[in-house]
Amino acid sequence: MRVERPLLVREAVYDRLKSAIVEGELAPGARMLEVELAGKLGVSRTPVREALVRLAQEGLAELLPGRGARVRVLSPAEVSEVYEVRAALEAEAARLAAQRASEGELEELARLEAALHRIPKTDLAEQTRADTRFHAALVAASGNRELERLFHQLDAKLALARRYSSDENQSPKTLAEHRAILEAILAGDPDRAAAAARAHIERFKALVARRLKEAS
Amino acid sequence: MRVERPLLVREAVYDRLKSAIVEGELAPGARMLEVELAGKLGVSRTPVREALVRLAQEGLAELLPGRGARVRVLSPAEVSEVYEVRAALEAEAARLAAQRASEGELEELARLEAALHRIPKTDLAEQTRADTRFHAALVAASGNRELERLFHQLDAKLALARRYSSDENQSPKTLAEHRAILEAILAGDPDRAAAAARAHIERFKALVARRLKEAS
DNA sequence: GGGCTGTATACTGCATACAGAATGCGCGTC
DNA sequence: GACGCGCATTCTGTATGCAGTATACAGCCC
Repeated sequence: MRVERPLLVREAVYDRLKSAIVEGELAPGARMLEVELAGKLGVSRTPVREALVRLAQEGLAELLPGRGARVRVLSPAEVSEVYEVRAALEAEAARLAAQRASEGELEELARLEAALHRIPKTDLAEQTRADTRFHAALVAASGNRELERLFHQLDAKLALARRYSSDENQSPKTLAEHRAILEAILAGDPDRAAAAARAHIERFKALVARRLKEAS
Repeated sequence: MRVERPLLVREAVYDRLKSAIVEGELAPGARMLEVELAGKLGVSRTPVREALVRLAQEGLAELLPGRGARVRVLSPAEVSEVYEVRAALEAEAARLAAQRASEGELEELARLEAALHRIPKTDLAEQTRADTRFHAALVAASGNRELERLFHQLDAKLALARRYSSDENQSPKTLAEHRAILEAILAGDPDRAAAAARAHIERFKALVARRLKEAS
């Protein structure tokens, strides 16, 4: 028999703020006033501060000493660096998945890949969600929790630049690359899986870098 | 003209606690009582709590809801996972360093590698410090700050298991591997540099895994 | 003696208080 | 009209207060 444990307020605040940042509800650069957030969420400043400290440690917020917190602003160079690390991590995840993924994980991955083809070309938000699910499943299939943790950290950070990539999630090239990654993993070919994953992310890196350059 | 800004208390507390954990002054599993730490450091509980939140987010501390904080205990499986990710990251760092490191960075790396050979076989602490400096310089030479950040995060975590690896930092094999990494980078050979770095870390992974197994 | 129960104590989680720094604005000066 | 200065206001950073839960221990029952 179990009773519902009241979640910690600081956890709830953290979750809420993190999703607000990742979903773009709070734009990069936006100030996050402690009293304001505390008021909106119906809590005191204490748990808000603790959530902000976590977000800063994670790289989603910036704490300017004496001058408050704001949503992290990533420079184009920083975005490229994050993509670069993500490429290496995801290549490793694909390599490990090709070596060790369980039957269930492989089925799930195949299912999610197939789902990518059935999303309306117009529904950008759903495309992003489906893409996220596929990549998350890929990394989970690596069986390495630390790798998974770092991946999600990078993924959240890249959400800060998502508007430069979201329309590419459904392109024929992207779909073909997803399939290539999946097939290499199903075939149990670690090197090919790693190369395919790396190439996929590197292409996004270049794409987003180009768009950020144009935007400036 | 610059004046000394008083550091934030929470930063000082964070630095102090982090080094206490990394240096082994606070052993894995040790309880960290807020009032006790606050008393020792001469501050209130507030900055201590904020430091603990950061350490937990970083994976160096565990916050048990309602039951306080303790120094993170890594299971043998977790240690292996961290090594596995570190191998991938450091391989990537070596690859990038071989491609892009500046003259100054290469000189520094060569200098630190040479220094590894001149440390008394008995001074384990200095061996560990010199090894840390070499690897840090390698990762810095990648030119990727995000990669560097994640590397240091993993390195701090592995400090929790350092006693299983520190005596290997000076072995002939280790020295030969360091030299192989350096030479590949100096030769501008990304693939060879990556492979050498990966092999080096993977060997430590296996070594530490074996010792953890024996210890249990 | 072992185990349960009640109570005292310790510690956390959140709220609030307070001091000091940063920001913005109006006024005066040139 | 532009600039600088000073004050009011806002907000952060740290300390402290308070309620509630976890832990430990003593006493009691069997």
